[in-house]
Amino acid sequence: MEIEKIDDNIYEVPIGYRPGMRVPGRIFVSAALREMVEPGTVDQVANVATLPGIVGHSMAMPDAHLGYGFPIGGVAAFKEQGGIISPGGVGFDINCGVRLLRSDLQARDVQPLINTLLDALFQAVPSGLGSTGRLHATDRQLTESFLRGAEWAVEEGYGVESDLDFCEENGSMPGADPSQVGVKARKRGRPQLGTLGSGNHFLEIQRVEEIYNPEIAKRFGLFKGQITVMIHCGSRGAGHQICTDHLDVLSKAVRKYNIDIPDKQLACAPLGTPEADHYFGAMVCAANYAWANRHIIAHWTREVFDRYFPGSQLQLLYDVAHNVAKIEEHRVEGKKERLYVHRKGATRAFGPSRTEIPAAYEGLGQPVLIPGSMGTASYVLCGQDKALDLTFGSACHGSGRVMSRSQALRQFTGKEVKAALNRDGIAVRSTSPGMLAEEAPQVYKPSGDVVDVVHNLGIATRVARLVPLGVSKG
DNA sequence: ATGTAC
Repeated sequence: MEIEKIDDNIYEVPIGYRPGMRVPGRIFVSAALREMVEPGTVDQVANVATLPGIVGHSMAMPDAHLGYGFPIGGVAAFKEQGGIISPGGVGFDINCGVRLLRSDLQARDVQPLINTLLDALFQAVPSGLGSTGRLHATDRQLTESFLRGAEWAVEEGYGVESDLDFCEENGSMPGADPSQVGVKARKRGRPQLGTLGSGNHFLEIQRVEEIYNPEIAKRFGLFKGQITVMIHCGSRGAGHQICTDHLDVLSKAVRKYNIDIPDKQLACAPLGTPEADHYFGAMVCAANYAWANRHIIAHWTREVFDRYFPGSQLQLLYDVAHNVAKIEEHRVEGKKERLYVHRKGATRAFGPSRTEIPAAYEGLGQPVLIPGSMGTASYVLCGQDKALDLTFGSACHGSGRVMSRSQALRQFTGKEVKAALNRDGIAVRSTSPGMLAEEAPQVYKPSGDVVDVVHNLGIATRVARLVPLGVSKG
């Protein structure tokens, strides 16, 4: 059975596409991007549609690609009564997310110092595979980060109280249960608090290249030629281990509660069971850890900027989570209901009618931060109420890979990737040349095309485009 | 994404 175009940028996976689908699937792509969605990703959208208690549609954002069980770029919401929770719908890097700091500096004043600045940031913020921090958190501090996330980080002197207003969930999600975090996850997570990690995670110095919506840009504090800093990272080994450990528990729960799943990777538990509660409690720990992590990294970034540009300001514009399950109220068939919304490689994009958006952005909607791949533009958008009707208030999270890591390694070398970026005027620091090859700009879809879909659907409005000047990676 | 293997 074929998927069907039902509107511009909307394709439907009909209920008959595979047995057991409870709702149709929806893939939000342009005709051009449709060609880039592999058949396996469509199958995953259909698989998710078979899970108990799913409401609306099993959805894939324009940057969707194959993931563990659920597609990356997947959004699925489940009823509190009769629904499930699944680690595959959240991802291994729990609360991987993006934070944007806006400065009061002009690019022309920063450009001459870019290499010095980047060296200092590379040193101040530990990065790389298995990197450990400057922080040396104690066991007790680790628990506090699980329980209170960025709120705890502020108490420890990282960032300021007002930063919390500009984080999703104020940087601290309720419901953490540290007793459900195993010894191994704690052991991996403790030394990694305050580290960037590897892969597509980065810290980037950017310039505001274009303003699309002057009114919203002004309210977000953005202007052309401005320096911004974007931080993309998550919960490191802690979140990964929590996901691994609970997948094991939930695979057994699938048998225990007799859930019929078309793919073992969709391991899940019915909401209200101990297994579901335990995963949720542990997932919140990792989510809070990630907010603390980004808070600490932002603090060190501010220290470096203060060293080279004394008195300069780096204000937090916003911090979004793009790998998390959340309890949210949504209108389902005209009635308000509490749902477990899974966003995996998908960003929340709440519009002005939601109370969750920061008071400073009242009447606008939340900032939606879409990082580009290394060397390509990132975007700031503003969530719209239409997203509530179409996607439970969700948008894409990035550009999405078009080539595997191994394929990239066969095709590029780190040295040539770095040289090409330098030719484009982008400075790069990295702990591993191989990683630069795996993250070459060519292995990702063009982020602008993905953003166009979201903008044209009315899910989120384009506000500004940011281009990289210098990037620090694992 | 990730101590890329229990």
